Amino acid sequence: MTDTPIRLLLADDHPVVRAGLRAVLETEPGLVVVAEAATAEDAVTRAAEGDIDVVLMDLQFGKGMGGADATAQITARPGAPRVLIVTTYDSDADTLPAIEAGATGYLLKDAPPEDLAAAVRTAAAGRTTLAPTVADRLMNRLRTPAVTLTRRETEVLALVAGGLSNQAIGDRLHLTEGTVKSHLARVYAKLGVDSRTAAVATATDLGLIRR
Amino acid sequence: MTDTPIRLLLADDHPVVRAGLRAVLETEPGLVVVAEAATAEDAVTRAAEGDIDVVLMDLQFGKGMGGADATAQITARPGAPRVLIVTTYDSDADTLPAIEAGATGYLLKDAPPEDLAAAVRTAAAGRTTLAPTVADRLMNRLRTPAVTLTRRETEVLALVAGGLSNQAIGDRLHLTEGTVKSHLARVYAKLGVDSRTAAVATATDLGLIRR
DNA sequence: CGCGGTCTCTAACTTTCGATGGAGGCCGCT
DNA sequence: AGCGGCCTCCATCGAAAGTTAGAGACCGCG
Repeated sequence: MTDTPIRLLLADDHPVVRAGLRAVLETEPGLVVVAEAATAEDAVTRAAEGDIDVVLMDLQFGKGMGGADATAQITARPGAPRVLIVTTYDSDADTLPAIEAGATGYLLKDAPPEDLAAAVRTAAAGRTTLAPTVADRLMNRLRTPAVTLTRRETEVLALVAGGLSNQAIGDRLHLTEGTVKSHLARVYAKLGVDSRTAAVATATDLGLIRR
Repeated sequence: MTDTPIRLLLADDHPVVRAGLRAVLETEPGLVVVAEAATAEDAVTRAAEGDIDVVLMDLQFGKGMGGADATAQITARPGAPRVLIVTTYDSDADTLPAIEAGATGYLLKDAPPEDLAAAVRTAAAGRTTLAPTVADRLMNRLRTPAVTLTRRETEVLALVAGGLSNQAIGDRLHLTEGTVKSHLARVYAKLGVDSRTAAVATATDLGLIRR
């Protein structure tokens, strides 16, 4: 049963992390790192070549596409490799898009090497591994009815967090100030707050917007 | 001159990163990794044993002490090793405390391996290496006179960031609403903004308040 | 001891926000 | 076709926030 090894692609913009993953995974029998990618774009093109079983994907890349978009593009093709997210953060803003994009698993970089290898094998078999904190988060999502903001609401709130006035937001988004207010009023209701600064604070806590 | 190797301690809470640093640095002649630490506390005690030349220190540890505090404790002793910061972020809130704490250098994890090795050698010789973005940041600091907030101003601004109203801040701090407003007015002037949300945004960028 | 900076407070005034209660159009799903 | 989200817009009104222009008290430094 140990005939065909699992072929891996490492996608991370940090050379040190790639070297670490390589060092950790290549000591494992049955795992072979066949390629590395320093950008999300590279990962997409490399994964398309068809000789990869599992992609270990970071979410944050310094420039260009993010890991979530890359994951979506990779998993969109038929016969695509599995994508295992290996990242530093686990906020809602990170995990949910990645899972929606079709990731087969989600690990944190502080995971011990043996967990990593086990997750790779699980992913290769098409099953899911989630870091405990991520699993907790998902359970909470299901338990407490999701506080989800619409695209427009998130967009407006992000600009509020950037310090813009309602009028400035309206100009930026080609809306009237009144429309901006309506969006914000619904955001406040959803978040249970009554001011823009409070909305930014709790939305940041919930990981609904980027810091 | 290649007789005594440079002895290294790797301090990072991610096993993968430690493995990566080890892999990258041990291929370099004259460098030996003699110890690893998964927490800042461990790093401090291990560095005290006296057989270390350079500590590669992360700033973010999952739990407990941070890398900046650990750096301060390590460099405080006589005959202390050099501390080279190797981290992911380069905001003012990270770099400045670390440098104040006595770090000999500051690199980002996306640095290429050869830069890393070079920085270790430079650090061992007691000289400084800074990542370009960090150097830029320091130059800007010197060029634009420091935007420093007084204790009270920071205190008020932090509560604003928490989403409180001026009245609520006044109650919390035993001030009148008017006093809160005058503190904020001075904060706005210093930061060059004209609203509370903008103040929170730029103060967060500048690392003047915690997220 | 005077000077400068910080902290506190005041009062009146303008602008921006937020609440309220609609309303119409578009789109996807059934 | 009908229904439910989502997005857009409107007007009004009271409540915050921000502006301006002061002033007194404390404290450390030279």
